[in-house]
Amino acid sequence: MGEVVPRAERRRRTEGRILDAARSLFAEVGYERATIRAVAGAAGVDPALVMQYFGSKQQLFQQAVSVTPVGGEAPGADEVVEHVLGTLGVKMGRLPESSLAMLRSMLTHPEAAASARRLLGEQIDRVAGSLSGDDARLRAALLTVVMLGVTVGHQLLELEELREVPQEDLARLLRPALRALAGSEHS
Amino acid sequence: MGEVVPRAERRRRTEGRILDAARSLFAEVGYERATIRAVAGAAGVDPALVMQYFGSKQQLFQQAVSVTPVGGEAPGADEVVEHVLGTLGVKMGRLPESSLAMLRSMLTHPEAAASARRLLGEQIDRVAGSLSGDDARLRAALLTVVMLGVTVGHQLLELEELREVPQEDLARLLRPALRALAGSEHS
DNA sequence: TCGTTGAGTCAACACTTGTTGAGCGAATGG
DNA sequence: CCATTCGCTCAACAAGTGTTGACTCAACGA
Repeated sequence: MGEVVPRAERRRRTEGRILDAARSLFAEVGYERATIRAVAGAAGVDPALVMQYFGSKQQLFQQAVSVTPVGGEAPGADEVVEHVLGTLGVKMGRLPESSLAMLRSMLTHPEAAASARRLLGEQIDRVAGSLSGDDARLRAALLTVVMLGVTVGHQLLELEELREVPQEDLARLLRPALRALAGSEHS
Repeated sequence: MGEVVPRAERRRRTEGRILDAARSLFAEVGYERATIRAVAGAAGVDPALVMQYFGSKQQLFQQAVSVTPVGGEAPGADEVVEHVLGTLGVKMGRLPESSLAMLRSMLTHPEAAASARRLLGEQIDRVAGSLSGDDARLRAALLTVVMLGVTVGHQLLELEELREVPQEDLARLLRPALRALAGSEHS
């Protein structure tokens, strides 16, 4: 009855468990407070094995947060708002844990900050490509950080005013504001 | 020529230097990476003295971030947007370092998170008081986290797209969006 | 069957952290 | 002038960190 699992498969599984535990912990408490021992414990494994598989805590973190450049192609000029709403998990209930892990540490861990800047930069580029006017890039940046703020308040800080609010309500209230930022009319 | 400084004054000065150094370091690298030794070093003082004056790192942090409930009175119904723009340092070039210290650690340090939630909660209350409709509180929360996002992107992450942008430009582009959030028309 | 590989553990290292208690020396006050 | 207070430093502790090397033992290949 003991499952006979080949070695390669077995290795891949434990490596996956470690990575999952790491993502989860990084997302929950951030880089500094997520200790290798805690990750190993959550994965049911010896701390030394984590090192043997990933080399260092830093590399473990990189592997844990490395995924999905998030957004897809550049959206059409009139879908920008919907695209922006889609990013950063306001539409879906929850952001993938790897993204949460990165966002959680972006203010205190240099490497995470670099990743965040790169990710947000790409997002800004995408959005800017769908806007017109010479303020395009600046407006794209504002659209992005606005959504960042909503995400931070909602998923990281878990402000009670935003919890248990159906995502459609958030989207409905945000849409006009985002449209105002995307439009090129000046006051 | 050696300045003769009375003991009480002398104590107050070094205590101030420590507090300044602490604020600065907390704001720059966050709670975890700001070590007591580094604070003491920056203040030109022995680490033990920091403990003797403030009791613990935790209490030092609290003292360092404790100030100004930020916003003033509840704004009039039509000044809400300007009030929101004023908070979180989009109008002024830079937020006070005590606020930066708190914001820097709010995602990774439990106590800072609590402070941030409390501060943002008060801000939300103030704004909600100036809005009408039953979504008032939710819209106030969104207004607040939107500004939080701008502040994080601008002052903490220091996104290049937002740096060196005159504050009036930010305000000008944000105004219509904030107005859309403050207004009660639904789509 | 037997030597080899490699997954996984154990115990320890080197270092940094927050924190403490004894002590020095100058300002204080009578 | 002397005893005392008190700002301040020194040296050390205890705990926790990332990281390492030697070791165990089951799976593997010939």
